[in-house]
Amino acid sequence: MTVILDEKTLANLIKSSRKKSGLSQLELAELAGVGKTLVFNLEKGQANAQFENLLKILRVLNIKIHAEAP
Amino acid sequence: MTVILDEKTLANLIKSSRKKSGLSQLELAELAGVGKTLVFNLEKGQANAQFENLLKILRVLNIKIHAEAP
DNA sequence: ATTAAATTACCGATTTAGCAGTAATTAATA
DNA sequence: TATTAATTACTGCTAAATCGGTAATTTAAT
Repeated sequence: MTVILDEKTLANLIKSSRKKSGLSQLELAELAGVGKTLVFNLEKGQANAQFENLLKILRVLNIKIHAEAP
Repeated sequence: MTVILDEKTLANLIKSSRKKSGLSQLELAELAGVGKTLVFNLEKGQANAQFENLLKILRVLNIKIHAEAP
């Protein structure tokens, strides 16, 4: 599944991927090496996460990010 | 051109796209609504930018981000 | 060689993300 | 229903991103 990324779809993507992995928010946070607050806020769509922290989480979920330049 | 995004390639992508657009770092910053320091640090690969600020910049450069979940 | 523009660098100040701790609420399961 | 796990929420604190200003350096153009 590939989606164009913005703040809104990011939340849904993380949440659904985490569920599929059978992880709780707390487990995901620990695996990614970030705080639970960040995972929670991200899934709520209320986080302006730092790029590196975002990548840490996406890495655990095996989500890859592509950039498409014109 | 599509690349898998990490901290390293992001810098190069922004820089080359900006040059193609004929923009200076300052102009890009102003168009994106961020500070010049951020653009500079991003292109240097020394920025852990906030996701929204990153999107602001990529939007100006017409770079689209895709997420690929397994 | 001069001039101008762009890039790089550093600074102090402000804003904001991030964290752990805790507690309340909701969901799930026995 | 009772119990446990998971999620949501709030708080105070710390660390880091971000900003504008300024200045030095590099690059480009005349």
